[in-house]
Amino acid sequence: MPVDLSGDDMQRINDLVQKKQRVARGDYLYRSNDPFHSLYAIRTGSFKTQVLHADGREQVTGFQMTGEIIGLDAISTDLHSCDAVAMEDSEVCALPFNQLETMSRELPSLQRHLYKIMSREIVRDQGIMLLLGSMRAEERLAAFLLNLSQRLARRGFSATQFQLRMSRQEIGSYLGLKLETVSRAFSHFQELGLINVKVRAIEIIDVQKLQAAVNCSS
Amino acid sequence: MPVDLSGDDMQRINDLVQKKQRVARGDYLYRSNDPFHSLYAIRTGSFKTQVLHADGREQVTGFQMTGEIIGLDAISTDLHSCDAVAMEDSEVCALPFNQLETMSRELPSLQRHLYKIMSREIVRDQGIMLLLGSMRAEERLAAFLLNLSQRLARRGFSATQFQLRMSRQEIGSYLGLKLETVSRAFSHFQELGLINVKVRAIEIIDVQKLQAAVNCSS
DNA sequence: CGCCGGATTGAAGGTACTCAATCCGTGTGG
DNA sequence: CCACACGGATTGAGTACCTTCAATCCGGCG
Repeated sequence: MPVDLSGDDMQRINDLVQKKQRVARGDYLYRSNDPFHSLYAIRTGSFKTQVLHADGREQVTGFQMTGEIIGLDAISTDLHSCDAVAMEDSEVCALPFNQLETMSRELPSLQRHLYKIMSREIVRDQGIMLLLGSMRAEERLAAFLLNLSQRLARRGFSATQFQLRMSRQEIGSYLGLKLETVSRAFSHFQELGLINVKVRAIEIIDVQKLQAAVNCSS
Repeated sequence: MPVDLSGDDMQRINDLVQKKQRVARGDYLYRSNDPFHSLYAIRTGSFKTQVLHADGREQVTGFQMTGEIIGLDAISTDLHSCDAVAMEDSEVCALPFNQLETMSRELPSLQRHLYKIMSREIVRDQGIMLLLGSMRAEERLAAFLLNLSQRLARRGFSATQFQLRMSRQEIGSYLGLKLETVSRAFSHFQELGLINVKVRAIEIIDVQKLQAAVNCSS
């Protein structure tokens, strides 16, 4: 997952920040092939990133929330390789990358932080590959819900009650499933008493069993 | 894909290299949870990287060949997050990461190179997510073969004739398919006259149609 | 109130999986 | 040198899971 900033580094990055930037729900922060200038720290709100295939198919590659950094994919070619779309009205800080590069030579902790953030993104992606490559539908959804829960908890929100910012369609795209399959999996988990679902309002009732469902969706 | 080294940076990294290290076919270069010291540049041979799930399922996350760098995932936690296994007798150079970090403060080009390598790995992973999340079996295999072909060509090998280093099982794991499905897809491509397959010896006959198969496996 | 988009639910169909038999190439032992 | 055993690959038949197509529901908004 694009990674939380904290402590000293965050302070220093704050100094670097030029302007806070608003992005309305549905707007693109950047698009695939846009020229690369900055990474973005999400201050409030949330985004999805997606890649588009030649024939129009799209794949959501991640959901990002407050405190996470997006845009790392663009460093390699100086072009963004995916779209970033705000899932709600959001605020970001642009972090001009060439300034980050310069600063990171003088601030070893910043340099290390950047390496770690990028590495964590790689590890996150490995996890998604595992999910997409070897889990069944309900296992994927369970893993998704638990991941969301953990990230919200780390931010001080409830780990058991939250509002989904994304549609069934978007969840499906992220999990490699069709929206109907996602919907059915939600309904099934509710039948089993693992969660309460009221459209986008989720309550996790039995974390244990949900974790068990990741390993073997029975 | 872990990215090719070239030019100046490779020179400088060469100076840093302590020792060439041999890894026999089937041996682990590192395992998940091993402590992290070094990145590895593959000098000869090829590797697969895989993550293991609690319940024993495994997912191949990549096939790496000469000139590519592996181990980037370990930076985030100082523990390797996957296994790296030699697919043939291979040689690697260990690149102690703390030395890389230090050097990269003095050599902006090295620093930039490291950022780019990591970013390219992130982009590569996005591509695999797209593949796993939204392609059918034969589309995945076609994409796999074309990717392999390109990478071999860039290294000066034939783009149309090559030996697979990995089993059907491993290809299947990488592509999120069962080995039988991989085998059937190979056979079907041969029937269609797109490729010649003799077990692990591959000849690509019609690149165009193979590319078309990525978009719409007919 | 009635429309609209997103979500749910049902039924039918298809793709990939599972299980199983066979093939084939390589390496080993008689 | 040939026979056989072994592992990986191929092929077939039946099945399961997810998708597709379609109808319905539900909440928000004009």
